[in-house]
Amino acid sequence: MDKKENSETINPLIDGHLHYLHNVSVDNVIFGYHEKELKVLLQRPQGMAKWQLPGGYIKRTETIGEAARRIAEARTGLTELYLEQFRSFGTPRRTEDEDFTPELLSKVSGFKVPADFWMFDYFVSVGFYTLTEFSRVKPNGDFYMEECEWWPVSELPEMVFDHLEMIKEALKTLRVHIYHHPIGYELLPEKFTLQDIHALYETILDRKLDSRNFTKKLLTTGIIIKLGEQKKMKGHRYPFLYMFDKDKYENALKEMMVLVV
Amino acid sequence: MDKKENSETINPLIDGHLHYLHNVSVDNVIFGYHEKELKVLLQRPQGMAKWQLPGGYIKRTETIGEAARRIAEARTGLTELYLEQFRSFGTPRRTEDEDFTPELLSKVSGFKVPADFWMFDYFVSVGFYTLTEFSRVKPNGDFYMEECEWWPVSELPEMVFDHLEMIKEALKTLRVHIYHHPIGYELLPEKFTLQDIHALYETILDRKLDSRNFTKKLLTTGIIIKLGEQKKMKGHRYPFLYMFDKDKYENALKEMMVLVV
DNA sequence: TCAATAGTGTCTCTTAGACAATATCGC
DNA sequence: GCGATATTGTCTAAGAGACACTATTGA
Repeated sequence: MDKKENSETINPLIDGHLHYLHNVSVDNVIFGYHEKELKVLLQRPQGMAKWQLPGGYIKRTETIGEAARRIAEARTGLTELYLEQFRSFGTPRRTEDEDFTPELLSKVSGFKVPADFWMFDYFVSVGFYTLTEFSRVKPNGDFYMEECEWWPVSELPEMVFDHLEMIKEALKTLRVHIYHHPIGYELLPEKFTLQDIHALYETILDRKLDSRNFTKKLLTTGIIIKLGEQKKMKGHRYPFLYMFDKDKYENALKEMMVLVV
Repeated sequence: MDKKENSETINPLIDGHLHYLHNVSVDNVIFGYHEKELKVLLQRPQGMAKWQLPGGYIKRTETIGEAARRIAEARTGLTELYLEQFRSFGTPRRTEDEDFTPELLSKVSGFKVPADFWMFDYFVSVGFYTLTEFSRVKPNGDFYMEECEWWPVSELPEMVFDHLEMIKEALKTLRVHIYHHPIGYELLPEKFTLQDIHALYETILDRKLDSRNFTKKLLTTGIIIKLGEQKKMKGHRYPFLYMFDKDKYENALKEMMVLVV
């Protein structure tokens, strides 16, 4: 446990209102990719039927980005996540939900939670998204979380509040993003095959990409470099390994280059 | 005064804490364009030397978008503004400023403002931007505003808090935006000349665009349509008038078309 | 006819996008 | 040799981008 974990001595139900900002929170859409599957990390609190995004409150001493990171790290165990803010959500009754009531909270926590408890107030939520290899992640719940799991983006469970809309919005942002940023850089191993990166893009964009044109584009822009090595596999020809060219990729960002067609 | 103006019976210094959300606010970057000039609408509160963005608090009964619109309408008098959220800003000490203190607020307002007044708390601000014809706008201040004026984006005055960063960020978003949205639609008169739209794009992007290629692109994509009419002007050939093709333009949005090169 | 601005056409070069045959591996 | 997957080249059409001359108007 590092120093950040001191924060966990705050019990939101007892002294949360003193340490956290009111009326504003963060929610993370944590995308996980692994072998042609795109998933989202969701949690289900004790006593609730619906799932939710890993989100939380902002401490008075931290930035919104730090809050998002703290929460994302707690759920994934990963410290190198690249979080990107995508939008804020603010509608007066957005957090009213039959699955989020004083009665339920009281029952689960053992504390007497009043109806006008600060948590039931109007909260504006700042949305962040990130993308990681989901095989590296062991989803961590906490005391209040009954489950914490990866869900395929194509088969999401029923969600509380406006969290489904948030996921859709984050996915839209990710898909626009992928045209201008070498997403794979954060996601693929240092050395990867053409099939790896090809499958990644096809999965995220949810459409077929011609492998000849895709390869051609990545190579002529110089974003990736072919290495001498090949990956040993069984039963067929060995694929070559590639890596990103960091300089070219920084440049691509600046010039608003379109990376995939 | 329409019904919305009832809200103005809230005096932020007296009962603001009851009607507004705490720890979260909105700020608007209102861009104004007119004859090759791009400006931003700024205000300077009484007793302060620095300028600020027209921003404010969010009522418990409105969405963040409605709050942004209410504030933008109050300053511009325009009701048809298209506001776009671009980013939220949240850093613990972002609103600490020598120009924003209890003493100063007390002096200006005549109320005794305590040091721990809610307004001095950590506020996360949701940033919106919009773009309008600035000749249509008569900047309106209010009781607390000593000045409310248009400033050229290239010569901004000293600004309070992180508002300069917000403007830069909004401008960056606008410039990316202009590649994928027919910005002029919100901004130019229904019928306009090629020079009008050409100058608009050059001004916003702050660079020269070859008029032949620019015209060609707009016409071959079909985004704009040439009308039979010409605009009567003195001393030289009459320019033709054009208008946007709404269908083509909706399509351009969907297909992520690049509108200007 | 002059001053001022409007309006256009051509050429080159790059690249998007469609398309399928050949090469290597283990067995 | 077979099954499986990897790798790669060509063609066409569209468009980006460079470039400068002619047309209209009022005075």
